[in-house]
Amino acid sequence: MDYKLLLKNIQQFIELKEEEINYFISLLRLKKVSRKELIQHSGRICNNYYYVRKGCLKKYYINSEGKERIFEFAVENQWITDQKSFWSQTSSIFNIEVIEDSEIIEIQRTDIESLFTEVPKFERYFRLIANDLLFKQERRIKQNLACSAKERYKDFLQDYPNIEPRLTQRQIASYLAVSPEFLSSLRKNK
Amino acid sequence: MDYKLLLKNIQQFIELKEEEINYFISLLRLKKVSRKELIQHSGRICNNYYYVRKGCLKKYYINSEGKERIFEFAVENQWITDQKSFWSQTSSIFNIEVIEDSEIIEIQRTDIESLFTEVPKFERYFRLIANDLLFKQERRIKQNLACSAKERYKDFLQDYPNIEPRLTQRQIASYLAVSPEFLSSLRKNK
DNA sequence: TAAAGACCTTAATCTACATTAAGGTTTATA
DNA sequence: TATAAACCTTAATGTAGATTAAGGTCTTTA
Repeated sequence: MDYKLLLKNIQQFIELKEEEINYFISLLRLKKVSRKELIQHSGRICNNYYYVRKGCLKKYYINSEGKERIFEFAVENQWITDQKSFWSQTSSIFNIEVIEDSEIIEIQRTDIESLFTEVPKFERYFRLIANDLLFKQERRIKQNLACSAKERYKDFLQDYPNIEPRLTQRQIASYLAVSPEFLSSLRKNK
Repeated sequence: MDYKLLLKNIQQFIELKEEEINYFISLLRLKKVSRKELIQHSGRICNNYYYVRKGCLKKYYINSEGKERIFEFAVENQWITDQKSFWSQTSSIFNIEVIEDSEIIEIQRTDIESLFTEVPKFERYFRLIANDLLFKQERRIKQNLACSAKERYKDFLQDYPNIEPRLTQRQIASYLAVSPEFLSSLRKNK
């Protein structure tokens, strides 16, 4: 069953009836995407909320010096989108790119609005996952303000358990906003 | 009318009937608080969501070197709380302190749950303000990763228009995570 | 209204991290 | 399977911003 893990995730937060589940599933699209594919382009409106069923994605932007900065990763059982672009329908500053061949489930902005009208409980679910993201971001801002690169690296390992071997060092450095050379020396001294 | 501005804010997002308004107001408490008062102590659960009717607050924590780091300010017509502590009822890492004598409106965690049950539209309102905060934080993380202190200072001035004369330089430096000495030199060179 | 405390400024010195460069390894593709 | 392309490592040098210190101003409160 393609949507099993996602439904389990949702049902931790809200209770759903058979027909509500079916309606919800009718709005979803399962896609296979390959490494290096861009599923969201900066400059365009982000019209989809993506759930990762299998694989690994990165959301990043290009800073004023032309360098890639990774904002976040998404792995199995996580949602990802450009929140601002998606909800306020403005053009996005982020790219979302596939790191490993992946299977993603997408739901469109327009369908999410219908979903909220038809099954208002989903409004609660999306409030709760927005809250969850808020907590993570609150933590990340706090770390950026207070911690050295070494501590941020340790926190990254906690925040994304087991993701390290799936990423290159450059990607981790880009997430931490340090140079790959400096990350290399950090890792060496334990 | 004490709650006029707040109700106007809410009614930009959801439509309310007379009795819904009255029920909502019955859950609120208006408080006058004075400069230097701590309305939320780190280590305790944050049981209130605060709306600033008049005045100015700061939310901060103490880092591992014992230094204060300001996470955010709140001025007129803004909400503030420790999101994680409030929603997940865990102990807070933040203090919220009054910067100027202020008038705040508070709503308790337990009452917000009843509100969602009685008037589900409020679930939507709180999803929308959580989203709004997400956008701001997304922007802040991006700035912390990509920008120099000088650029972050400019962004701060945009993000909090007209707040500058209400704050000391130390407070702004603490928000930007730079030393007051360095902020002083930044300001001198335009 | 005087004294203490908090704040701001400037300048010298220090440090975490960036940049550049060069050589070695792994991964992708003709 | 050879060659390019991407990646990692180490080391030298450069820089944004921290720290320390000293003197000046504004604010609070006894």
